[in-house]
Amino acid sequence: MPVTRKAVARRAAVSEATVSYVVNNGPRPVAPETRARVLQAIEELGYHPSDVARSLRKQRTSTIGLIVPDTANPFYGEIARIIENVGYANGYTVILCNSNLDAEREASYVNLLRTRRVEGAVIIPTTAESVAALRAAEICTIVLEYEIEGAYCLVADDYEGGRLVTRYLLDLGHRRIACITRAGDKTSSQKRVEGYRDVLRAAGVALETDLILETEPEIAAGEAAAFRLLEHAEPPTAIFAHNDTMAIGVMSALRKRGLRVPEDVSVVGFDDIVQAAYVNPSLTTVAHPKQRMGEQAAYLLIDLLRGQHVPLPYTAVLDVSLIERESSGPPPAAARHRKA
Amino acid sequence: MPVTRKAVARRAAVSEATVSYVVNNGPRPVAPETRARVLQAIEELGYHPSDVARSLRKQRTSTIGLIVPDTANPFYGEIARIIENVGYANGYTVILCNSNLDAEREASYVNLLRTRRVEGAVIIPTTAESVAALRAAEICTIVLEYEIEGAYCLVADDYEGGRLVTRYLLDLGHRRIACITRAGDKTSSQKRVEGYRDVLRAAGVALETDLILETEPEIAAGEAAAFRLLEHAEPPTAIFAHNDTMAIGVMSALRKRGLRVPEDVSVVGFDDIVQAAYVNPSLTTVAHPKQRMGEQAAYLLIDLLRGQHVPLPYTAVLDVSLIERESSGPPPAAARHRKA
DNA sequence: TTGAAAGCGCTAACAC
DNA sequence: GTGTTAGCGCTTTCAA
Repeated sequence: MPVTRKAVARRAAVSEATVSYVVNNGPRPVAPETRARVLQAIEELGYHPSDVARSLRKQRTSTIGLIVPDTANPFYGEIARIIENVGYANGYTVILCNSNLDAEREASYVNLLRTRRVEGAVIIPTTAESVAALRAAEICTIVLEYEIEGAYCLVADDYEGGRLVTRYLLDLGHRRIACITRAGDKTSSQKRVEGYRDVLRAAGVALETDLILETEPEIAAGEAAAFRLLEHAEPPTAIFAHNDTMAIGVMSALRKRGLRVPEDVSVVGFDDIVQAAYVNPSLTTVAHPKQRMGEQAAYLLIDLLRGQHVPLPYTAVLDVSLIERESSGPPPAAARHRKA
Repeated sequence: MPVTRKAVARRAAVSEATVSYVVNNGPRPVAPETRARVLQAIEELGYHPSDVARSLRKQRTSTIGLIVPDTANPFYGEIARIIENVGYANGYTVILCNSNLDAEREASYVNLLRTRRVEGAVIIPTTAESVAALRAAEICTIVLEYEIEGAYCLVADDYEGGRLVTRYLLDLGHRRIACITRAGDKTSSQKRVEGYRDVLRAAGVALETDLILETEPEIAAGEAAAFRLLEHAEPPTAIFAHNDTMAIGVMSALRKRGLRVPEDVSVVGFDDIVQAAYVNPSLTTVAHPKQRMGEQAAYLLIDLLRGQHVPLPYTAVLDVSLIERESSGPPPAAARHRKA
C-alpha cells in the first residue's frame, strides 16, 4: 500500500489540506517553514500522490486513448510515437489500443476508453462506427486518415497523391499501371485510387479493373498481390502500392520473379516511412505529412480539451509531395514500343 | 458529465448497491425483476460505470505500463503490439511510454506510472536505474533485453547469437569482421559483442578495435557507421550489425559506395524483423524470439499480479537461431587470397 | 432480497 | 496562514 496524504499530514503535524497545497503549489499559499516540514515528511515517507484519487475528484483523467491498427507497422508506430510525444509534453498519458483492423475489438476499446473516462482520443479507424461510438461517449476525438462527417479529421491529400504518382508514371511513358489498394472502405485508400483513375482517364488511358487489387496493408499482402499481377497476360510496367510497406513486398515479389526494378517494372509507394530511403532500390513514394498530422492532431485535441472552441466541420487536408528515388523509371523498350 | 450510478438507482427505484450488484453480477444475488428494472434504467440512461472510481475503491487499476525506446522502430513496435495484445486479452490496459533512449524522460515516466498506480510494468530499459526506481515504487516489473539482478528478466540468447553469426562468417572465410553495436551499457548488445569476440579469439583471429563501432540502434546511424568502416585502410569483408534496422542502413551505405552485398561485403543483422525477409538482398540475421518473449513477459506479469509466486532471481534466456538469407556469402577472392 | 453507509485518496469551498 | 469537511463514483460490510 502506498503512503497516503493522511500519513504525511500527521507526520508534518499539519492538516491534509496543507499537504495538498504544498504538493500542488497552490491554490493557496503555505508558510515557508510549514512547507519545509511537509516536504520533509513527504521525503521521509516516500509519498507519491495518487492520480486515481485526483482524477476522481477533479473529474479529469489527463488521459487520451490512441487507437491504431497495429504498432508493428512502422507507419502506425511512428504515429503512435508522435502522439505520445506531444501528449507527454502536455501532461497527457496515452492508452495504447491496437485494433488489429478488427471492428469488434475496436468497439470494445471504445468502450474501455469510455469507462476509463479518457478525455480525448486519436483514432485511425477500422470502421466509421467507432467514431460514432466515441462521439456518443462524448469523448473528444480526432480522426486520422479518414474523412467522417461531423468529426475533426486530419488526412493527407490522398487524392492529390494518387494523381501525382499516376501523372508521374504516365510522363515516364507507362501505360499499364497497376494499383494495389487497401481493403475496406477506408477513404484514404479510395481517394488515392480516385486520383489514379482520374488521371488515367484524363490521359485517355483505358482503365483495366484487373490492374486494381485490394488487400491488407501489409508487406506479405503486397508481395502476394504483385505475384497475382504478374500472372496477368499483359503484366503492368508500373505498380502503385497503397503504402511503402506493401511496396517493399511488391519489390520482393518482382525480384523473386527475376524482374528488375525499375528497368522492368517501376514501383511507387506512399507514406515515405523511414525505411523507404534505405531499401534497395530506394523507393519512390509520396511524402506523407505524418509528423505534421500527428502533431496537429495532438495539439488540436489538447486545445479542445482546454476548452478552446474549434468549429465543425473540420477537415484538414495536408499537402503531400512526390519523392522520386530509384524504384521508378521509364518502362522497358518493348512496352514503349507496344504503346506507340 | 457522464451518468452516475445514483441516477440509475433513482430511476430504477432501487438502492445504489443494487445497481452495483447488477452491473458486476454479484457478489450478491438480485431478484430477476429488480435486475430487469435496473438493466432497463441503465439502458435508458446510457450508464457506463467509471473505472476511475472503481480503481480508487478497489485499489486496483488493471493497468500496466509499457516503457520502450521508440515504437517507430519496428522491433519495439512489435513488442508493443504483443504486450498490448496479451494485456487486452486479460483485462489490462496499457499505458504507452516511449523513453526515446532518454534516461531523464524514462525516469519521469517511471514516476508517472507510480502516481497512476499501475499494477505492473514491462520495460526495455535505457538505464538500469529505471528498473531500480520501478522496484522502489513497488511496481511489479518485467525487464526485457537487459539482465538485472533481482528483477524478472527475459532476454534473447544474445551471447549465443553473437557466436552463431561470427562462427558462420568465419566458416564462410571472412577474417575481417566488423561489429556495429548499440551505444550505452545495454547488456543485450554487450553480450552479442562478447560472443563475437570469444569466437574470433578461439579462432585465433586478432581483434581489431577499429572494427567495433558503437552507435544508436537506428537506420541512419547504421548507415553512418558503415561509411566510417569503409574509410578504414583495410575495410571489413563482413559487417555484423546490432539489429536489422541498422543492418538495412549498412546495406544502404555499401550500395552508395558501389559495393555489392554479399559479393563484396557480407551483412548480418539481428532480430529478424518482418522486413528482413523482404529487403534486397534479403537479410541474414538472428531470429529473435520476440513473440515468445513478449508473450512470456505479459503472461508472467499477469501471473504475478494475480498473486502467483515466482521466485527470484528469474532470468529466462530464450533461444535464438541463425537465418541464412542472401546478404551473406564468402568474402571476395582478393580477401581470401590475402588471408592465405 | 434489499437498503444504508463507510471509506478509497484527493481537492477545494468554507471557516477561522 | 491553516484546519475542517463535503463530496468525486464506486464497492462492500453491516443491518434489516
